[in-house]
Amino acid sequence: MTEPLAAQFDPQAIEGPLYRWWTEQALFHVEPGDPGVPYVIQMPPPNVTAVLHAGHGLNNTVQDVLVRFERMRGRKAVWIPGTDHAGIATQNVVEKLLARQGKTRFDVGRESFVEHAKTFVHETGGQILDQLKALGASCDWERTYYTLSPALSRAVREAFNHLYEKGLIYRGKYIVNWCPRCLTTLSNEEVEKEERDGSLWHFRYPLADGSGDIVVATTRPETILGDTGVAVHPDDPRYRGLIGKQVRLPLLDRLIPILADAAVDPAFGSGAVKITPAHDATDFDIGQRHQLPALDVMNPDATMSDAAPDRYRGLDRFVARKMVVAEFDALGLLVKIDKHRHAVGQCYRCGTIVEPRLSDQWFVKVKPMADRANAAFREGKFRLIPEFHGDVLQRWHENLRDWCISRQLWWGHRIPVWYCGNDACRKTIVAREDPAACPDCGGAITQDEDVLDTWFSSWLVPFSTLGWPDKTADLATFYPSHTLVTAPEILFLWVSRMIMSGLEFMGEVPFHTIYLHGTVRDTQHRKMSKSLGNGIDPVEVIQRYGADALRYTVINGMSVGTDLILDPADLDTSFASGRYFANKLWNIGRFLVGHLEQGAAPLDTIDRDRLALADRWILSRAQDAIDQATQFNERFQLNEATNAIYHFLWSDFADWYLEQIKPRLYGNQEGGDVARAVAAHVFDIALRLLHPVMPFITEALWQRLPNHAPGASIARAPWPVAVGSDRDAAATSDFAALQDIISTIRNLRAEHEVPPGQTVTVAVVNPGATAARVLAAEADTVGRLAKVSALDVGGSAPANAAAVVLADGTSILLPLGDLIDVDKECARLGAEADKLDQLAAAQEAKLGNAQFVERAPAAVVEKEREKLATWRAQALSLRDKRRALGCAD
RNA sequence: GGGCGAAUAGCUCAGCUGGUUAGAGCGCCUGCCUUACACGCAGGAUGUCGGGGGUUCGAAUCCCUCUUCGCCCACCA
Repeated sequence: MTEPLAAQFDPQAIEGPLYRWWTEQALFHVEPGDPGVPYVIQMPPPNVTAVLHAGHGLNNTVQDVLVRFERMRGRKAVWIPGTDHAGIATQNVVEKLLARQGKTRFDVGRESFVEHAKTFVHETGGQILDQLKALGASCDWERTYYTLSPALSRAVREAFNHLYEKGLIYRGKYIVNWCPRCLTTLSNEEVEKEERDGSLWHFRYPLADGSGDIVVATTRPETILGDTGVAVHPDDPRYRGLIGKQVRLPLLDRLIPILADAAVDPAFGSGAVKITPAHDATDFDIGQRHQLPALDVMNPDATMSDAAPDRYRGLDRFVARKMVVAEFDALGLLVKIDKHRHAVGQCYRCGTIVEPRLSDQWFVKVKPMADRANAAFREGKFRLIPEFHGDVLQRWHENLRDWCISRQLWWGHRIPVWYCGNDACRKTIVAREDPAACPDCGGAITQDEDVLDTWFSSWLVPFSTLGWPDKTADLATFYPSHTLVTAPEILFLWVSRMIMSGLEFMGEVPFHTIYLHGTVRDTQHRKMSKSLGNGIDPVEVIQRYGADALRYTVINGMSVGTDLILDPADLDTSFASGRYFANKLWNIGRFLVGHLEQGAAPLDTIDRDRLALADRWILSRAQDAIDQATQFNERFQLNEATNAIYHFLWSDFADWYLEQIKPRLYGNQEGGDVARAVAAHVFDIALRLLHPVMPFITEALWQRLPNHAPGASIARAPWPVAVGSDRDAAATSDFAALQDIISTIRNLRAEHEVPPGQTVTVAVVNPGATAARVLAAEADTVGRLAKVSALDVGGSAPANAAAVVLADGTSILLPLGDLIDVDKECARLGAEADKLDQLAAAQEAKLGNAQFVERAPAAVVEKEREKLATWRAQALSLRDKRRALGCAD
């Protein structure tokens, strides 16, 4: 693990070996009996057939950062991975494969189809988990689960039986969402609504007695073939006289009643609604209330069924729609067509327009569970980040409708229900173990053909993955979990249901913090998708730039509640921040490791009196970085935490500290041992702070640092804790003064175009106490970092000098002799003085306001007074400098 | 039709419970291949904080309103 560091950072070379090493050490595996307070994250299981996309990259990076952070903090941290058998999605994939051979699933039959699917999943499934390893995901792979495994299937059965026994699962005939392509029902949550421009057709239905007609409006004319009534509002004066009469349904010559129902909105359309109980949920309800027959006029694939007139049979619903309109038109019964924008439901898997369909399905009664979920929320048992999502979830639970859990698929958990074939018995058997025969009459039984909704297994994940329904040590230790990291898209589909199942089966909410992150989008803020071709392949990014660069970019670019914007057409730029930082870190490490070859004494063996100003300063800054990183991580502001470490490492440590200590390192001068000790100590802190975000580079570099146990991994190194005695306010302000002076000289040099290689002399006139002290101690640093050959402190002002006046009155003068561009310097000084005058004037107005002086806190007023005095003094001093140069007014 | 979120430099975003000369990274301009790093170093420019009201001594920050984007929900057929 400790070959020499490559001159060029090569992520490919380090990542694979390091990940293998981690897993060999079983660093990410925990047992219930391990020490520490548990910290558990359940990974949202990706579909078993999925390949890693940018969304997974973001989601799993966040989880890995959190679990690595808590692991370093000494928690018994475990991240449980798994895959979802993904009923519809997987079945669709396998059907497509069959289609290539010109076959449908019906050609091969159920058993063979399931075998096909199993083989497919076995051979190609789960590759996404390997891709997560490339990302650096520190999952406990020994706990990897699969929602269709025997263990989790047992949990599914137990849950079904439990709910059935409690009366929370029932079978009934209702209008459900039907996907005519997938040939299955969908839950309400699996239907995606999209606003579309459509038409609202108005048709005239003649009254049966010939006394007139009534106009109805519909967006789906083909359903007219299934009409069994017309409804109006009971108080609608236009139609009061028609209630109870009959109309003769055109095209079919069917007599159907006009009835009154309060569900009708008199203001919409014509105020009269055609009622098709078999093809619309509202119509079904109205039909139930008025005992209307339900006439199903469609086949499962949404072609018109035998219940429709001969000429319609077998026609696609949209072809039939056109034909109905045309026929009404031909009869002179098409009144008008209004433009109408309305929401159309689509299958979340294939996008096909969903057809409301009447059928027998299994449902879960969710109201009692939803109520409990909301009660738990009100009691503060769980929270959502960002917070507003909590209200969204609560409102959702208030309006939740029953959950249709049966699917007309072959891929999934078969519904554990059997029906007795004996006509005299007809018993429905719900069982945990497959029964051989009817327990009542011994007759032959057949199992329900349907399978369960995929989410009926994934909603159990927080405990089914830990051995439930058995009372295992895992379950006792690792339930409930802690943080759930996911996208808002599956808040209703998954998160809500896990809360309900956790309360129902375990009596406890399954996690206490739900962190909802944003979505990865392209530069046009469009969601990345296959169809748009605007996706980013994380595997490709890892191969090109390394997992650390990807992770850093993702964490850095995403803040709580915002989306991550990346340009799929320009990966170089999109991942620049991560690439650059990884490279910088590598080079810092390379430089330092080279100088630490001779070892470094542990900091606590160094006599504190020997610490230089820079040493004390960087140690103090390290404590700030520890505080910031820790606090931001705790608040899930991962980007802020990362930003704090970035700034500390790059600006403070590399740009200033390493530059300051170079003479001590290079020359092996007096204090070299101190510099090495401090540098090693501080770099170790920085690496540990950064490890959760950039696990590979930090490990590679940390392995080369002295003073940690051989064979140890940074992944298990303790998270840094701020040390009060390393805080040094005096060093902080002194070093800030030093930086100010150096920056000022550099600025003056640049302004006056002093060649970079040329050294200069600098006079410091009227130095403040801090400036004097710092310059006495760090003249050499100023000399090196600002290329100053002679520094005259406390003398008189040289002639022909460019000048800056610091806030404490210290004047920095850069004598330029004949080279000075007097006009330029006069202009510069003048502009500077004018700016200060403006500030001072505004400040005077503020302080002249009696209200302000009276009402603002004394400390604020005092602070403002000091500012005014400073600006005035600076301006005055600058004007002196102008006079000395002989500037014109 | 309801509800929610966002609007701050060219871009992506920080600015928590009101008091900073409004910040960062990228991009841009100038100069440097200074033996860790040109994926670098040093210096620099850039914003009436979406518009309009209000509260306050004081608002990017709190309230109202408008505008524009985005998201979620919805059995007006």
